[in-house]
Amino acid sequence: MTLTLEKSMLPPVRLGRAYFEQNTIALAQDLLGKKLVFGAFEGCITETEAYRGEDDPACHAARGKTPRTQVMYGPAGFSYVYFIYGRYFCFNIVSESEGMPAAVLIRGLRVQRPVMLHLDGPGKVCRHLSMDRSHNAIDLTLASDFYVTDLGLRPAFDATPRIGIRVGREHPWRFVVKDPHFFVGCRENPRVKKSVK
DNA sequence: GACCGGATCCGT
DNA sequence: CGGATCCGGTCT
Repeated sequence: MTLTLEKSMLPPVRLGRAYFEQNTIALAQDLLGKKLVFGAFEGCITETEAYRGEDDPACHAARGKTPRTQVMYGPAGFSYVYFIYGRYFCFNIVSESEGMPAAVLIRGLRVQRPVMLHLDGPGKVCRHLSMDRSHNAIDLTLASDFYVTDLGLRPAFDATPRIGIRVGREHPWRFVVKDPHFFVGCRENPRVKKSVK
Protein backbone atom coordinates (compact mmCIF):
# COMPACT_ATOMS: atom_id res chain seq x y z
CA MET A 1 0.00 0.00 0.00
CA THR A 2 1.16 3.50 -0.78
CA LEU A 3 1.61 6.05 1.94
CA THR A 4 1.54 9.72 1.07
CA LEU A 5 3.04 12.15 3.53
CA GLU A 6 1.69 15.66 3.51
CA LYS A 7 4.36 18.34 3.62
CA SER A 8 3.10 19.45 7.03
CA MET A 9 3.70 15.94 8.38
CA LEU A 10 7.34 15.83 7.39
CA PRO A 11 9.84 16.33 10.20
CA PRO A 12 11.04 19.92 10.32
CA VAL A 13 14.29 20.62 8.52
CA ARG A 14 17.04 22.24 10.54
CA LEU A 15 18.42 25.20 8.64
CA GLY A 16 22.12 25.08 7.83
CA ARG A 17 24.95 27.38 6.85
CA ALA A 18 23.90 27.87 3.22
CA TYR A 19 20.46 29.09 4.26
CA PHE A 20 21.82 31.83 6.51
CA GLU A 21 24.38 32.90 3.93
CA GLN A 22 21.73 34.45 1.71
CA ASN A 23 21.15 38.16 1.24
CA THR A 24 20.16 39.73 4.56
CA ILE A 25 16.99 41.36 3.27
CA ALA A 26 15.81 38.11 1.72
CA LEU A 27 16.77 36.19 4.85
CA ALA A 28 14.88 38.59 7.12
CA GLN A 29 11.76 38.00 5.00
CA ASP A 30 12.27 34.27 4.75
CA LEU A 31 12.79 33.80 8.50
CA LEU A 32 9.17 34.82 9.11
CA GLY A 33 7.28 31.67 10.05
CA LYS A 34 10.43 29.68 10.74
CA LYS A 35 10.63 27.92 14.10
CA LEU A 36 13.22 29.04 16.63
CA VAL A 37 14.28 26.45 19.19
CA PHE A 38 16.11 27.74 22.26
CA GLY A 39 16.46 25.26 25.09
CA ALA A 40 12.95 24.30 26.15
CA PHE A 41 11.42 27.14 24.13
CA GLU A 42 9.91 26.83 20.67
CA GLY A 43 8.21 29.54 18.68
CA CYS A 44 7.55 30.95 15.23
CA ILE A 45 9.36 34.09 14.15
CA THR A 46 6.83 36.84 13.45
CA GLU A 47 8.89 40.00 13.03
CA THR A 48 12.43 40.70 11.84
CA GLU A 49 14.73 43.51 10.77
CA ALA A 50 17.70 43.41 8.41
CA TYR A 51 20.98 45.17 9.22
CA ARG A 52 23.31 44.92 6.30
CA GLY A 53 26.95 45.92 5.97
CA GLU A 54 29.13 48.89 6.81
CA ASP A 55 27.19 51.01 4.32
CA ASP A 56 23.99 50.59 6.34
CA PRO A 57 24.22 53.51 8.82
CA ALA A 58 21.91 51.76 11.30
CA CYS A 59 24.06 48.62 11.39
CA HIS A 60 26.33 48.29 14.43
CA ALA A 61 29.16 47.61 11.99
CA ALA A 62 28.66 50.96 10.25
CA ARG A 63 31.96 52.20 11.71
CA GLY A 64 33.92 49.06 11.17
CA LYS A 65 34.87 45.99 13.15
CA THR A 66 34.92 46.23 16.95
CA PRO A 67 34.96 43.59 19.67
CA ARG A 68 31.17 43.75 19.88
CA THR A 69 30.47 43.50 16.16
CA GLN A 70 33.13 40.92 15.42
CA VAL A 71 30.65 38.06 15.24
CA MET A 72 28.78 39.88 12.45
CA TYR A 73 31.91 39.63 10.33
CA GLY A 74 32.12 35.89 10.82
CA PRO A 75 30.25 32.99 9.21
CA ALA A 76 26.47 33.11 8.82
CA GLY A 77 24.24 31.23 11.22
CA PHE A 78 25.85 32.51 14.42
CA SER A 79 23.94 34.36 17.13
CA TYR A 80 24.66 38.02 17.79
CA VAL A 81 23.27 39.03 21.18
CA TYR A 82 23.95 42.53 22.45
CA PHE A 83 23.01 44.65 25.49
CA ILE A 84 21.14 47.92 25.02
CA TYR A 85 19.70 50.80 27.08
CA GLY A 86 21.20 49.39 30.26
CA ARG A 87 18.43 46.80 30.51
CA TYR A 88 17.72 44.75 27.42
CA PHE A 89 19.28 42.15 25.22
CA CYS A 90 18.54 41.78 21.51
CA PHE A 91 19.02 38.60 19.50
CA ASN A 92 20.20 38.54 15.89
CA ILE A 93 21.23 35.82 13.47
CA VAL A 94 24.34 36.58 11.41
CA SER A 95 23.83 36.48 7.65
CA GLU A 96 25.77 36.57 4.37
CA SER A 97 29.38 35.55 3.84
CA GLU A 98 32.40 35.97 6.08
CA GLY A 99 33.73 39.49 5.93
CA MET A 100 30.29 40.99 5.25
CA PRO A 101 28.94 42.28 8.58
CA ALA A 102 25.20 41.70 8.53
CA ALA A 103 22.48 40.15 10.67
CA VAL A 104 18.74 39.73 11.13
CA LEU A 105 17.24 41.07 14.36
CA ILE A 106 14.51 38.82 15.77
CA ARG A 107 11.82 41.25 16.94
CA GLY A 108 8.78 39.03 17.38
CA LEU A 109 8.13 35.46 18.38
CA ARG A 110 4.97 33.39 18.67
CA VAL A 111 6.01 31.06 21.46
CA GLN A 112 4.34 27.63 21.41
CA ARG A 113 6.35 25.77 24.00
CA PRO A 114 6.35 25.44 26.91
CA VAL A 115 3.56 28.06 26.92
CA MET A 116 1.58 29.89 24.25
CA LEU A 117 2.27 33.59 24.08
CA HIS A 118 3.26 36.30 21.67
CA LEU A 119 6.42 38.33 22.26
CA ASP A 120 6.31 41.62 20.37
CA GLY A 121 9.65 43.36 20.70
CA PRO A 122 13.29 42.26 20.66
CA GLY A 123 13.83 43.05 24.34
CA LYS A 124 10.79 41.00 25.30
CA VAL A 125 12.00 38.05 23.22
CA CYS A 126 15.32 37.89 25.07
CA ARG A 127 13.80 38.64 28.45
CA HIS A 128 11.28 35.83 28.20
CA LEU A 129 13.77 33.29 26.88
CA SER A 130 16.41 34.45 29.39
CA MET A 131 18.78 35.09 26.52
CA ASP A 132 21.86 37.13 27.40
CA ARG A 133 25.57 37.68 26.72
CA SER A 134 26.31 34.03 27.32
CA HIS A 135 24.31 33.22 24.19
CA ASN A 136 26.34 35.46 21.90
CA ALA A 137 28.42 33.96 19.08
CA ILE A 138 26.82 30.52 19.14
CA ASP A 139 26.65 28.53 15.91
CA LEU A 140 22.95 27.82 15.34
CA THR A 141 23.81 25.27 12.67
CA LEU A 142 25.70 23.12 15.23
CA ALA A 143 24.32 23.81 18.72
CA SER A 144 22.16 21.03 20.10
CA ASP A 145 19.57 23.26 21.78
CA PHE A 146 19.70 26.50 19.77
CA TYR A 147 18.64 26.34 16.11
CA VAL A 148 16.04 27.23 13.48
CA THR A 149 13.84 24.85 11.50
CA ASP A 150 11.66 25.18 8.41
CA LEU A 151 8.00 24.31 8.99
CA GLY A 152 7.08 25.07 5.40
CA LEU A 153 5.11 28.18 6.37
CA ARG A 154 5.21 31.23 4.11
CA PRO A 155 3.18 33.87 5.95
CA ALA A 156 2.32 37.12 4.15
CA PHE A 157 4.12 40.12 5.64
CA ASP A 158 4.38 43.90 5.57
CA ALA A 159 7.60 45.91 5.15
CA THR A 160 8.25 49.13 7.10
CA PRO A 161 11.22 51.25 8.15
CA ARG A 162 13.16 49.83 11.08
CA ILE A 163 12.21 50.77 14.65
CA GLY A 164 14.20 52.93 17.04
CA ILE A 165 16.87 54.11 14.65
CA ARG A 166 17.77 57.65 13.64
CA VAL A 167 19.58 56.82 10.44
CA GLY A 168 18.80 54.43 7.64
CA ARG A 169 15.10 55.26 7.72
CA GLU A 170 15.00 55.13 3.94
CA HIS A 171 15.20 51.36 3.99
CA PRO A 172 11.96 49.41 4.59
CA TRP A 173 13.86 46.58 6.24
CA ARG A 174 11.47 45.66 9.03
CA PHE A 175 9.21 42.75 8.19
CA VAL A 176 6.07 41.84 10.11
CA VAL A 177 3.77 38.87 9.58
CA LYS A 178 0.48 40.25 8.33
CA ASP A 179 -2.19 37.64 9.02
CA PRO A 180 -3.61 38.08 12.54
CA HIS A 181 -4.84 34.46 12.46
CA PHE A 182 -1.21 33.52 12.71
CA PHE A 183 -1.44 34.52 16.37
CA VAL A 184 -4.56 32.60 17.30
CA GLY A 185 -4.16 30.87 20.64
CA CYS A 186 -1.41 33.15 21.89
CA ARG A 187 -1.64 35.64 24.74
CA GLU A 188 -0.66 39.14 23.74
CA ASN A 189 1.72 41.34 25.72
CA PRO A 190 2.58 38.83 28.42
CA ARG A 191 3.73 40.01 31.83
CA VAL A 192 7.16 38.65 32.50
CA LYS A 193 9.78 39.72 34.99
CA LYS A 194 10.68 43.32 34.41
CA SER A 195 14.33 43.24 35.36
CA VAL A 196 17.05 41.65 33.30
CA LYS A 197 18.95 40.82 36.50
C1' DG B 1 39.33 58.19 32.50
C1' DA B 2 35.14 60.85 31.00
C1' DC B 3 31.39 61.50 28.11
C1' DC B 4 27.63 60.42 25.02
C1' DG B 5 23.91 58.05 23.00
C1' DG B 6 21.64 53.80 22.08
C1' DA B 7 18.43 48.10 16.85
C1' DT B 8 13.83 49.19 24.25
C1' DC B 9 10.18 49.01 27.41
C1' DC B 10 6.95 50.69 30.68
C1' DG B 11 4.30 53.87 33.33
C1' DT B 12 2.33 58.49 33.10
C1' DC C 1 6.54 61.24 26.24
C1' DG C 2 10.31 60.67 29.71
C1' DG C 3 13.06 57.84 32.82
C1' DA C 4 15.63 53.76 33.80
C1' DT C 5 20.40 52.11 33.56
C1' DC C 6 24.59 49.99 31.53
C1' DC C 7 27.96 49.67 28.10
C1' DG C 8 30.49 50.22 23.72
C1' DG C 9 32.73 53.52 21.09
C1' DT C 10 35.11 57.73 20.87
C1' DC C 11 37.77 61.38 22.44
C1' DT C 12 41.04 63.31 25.88
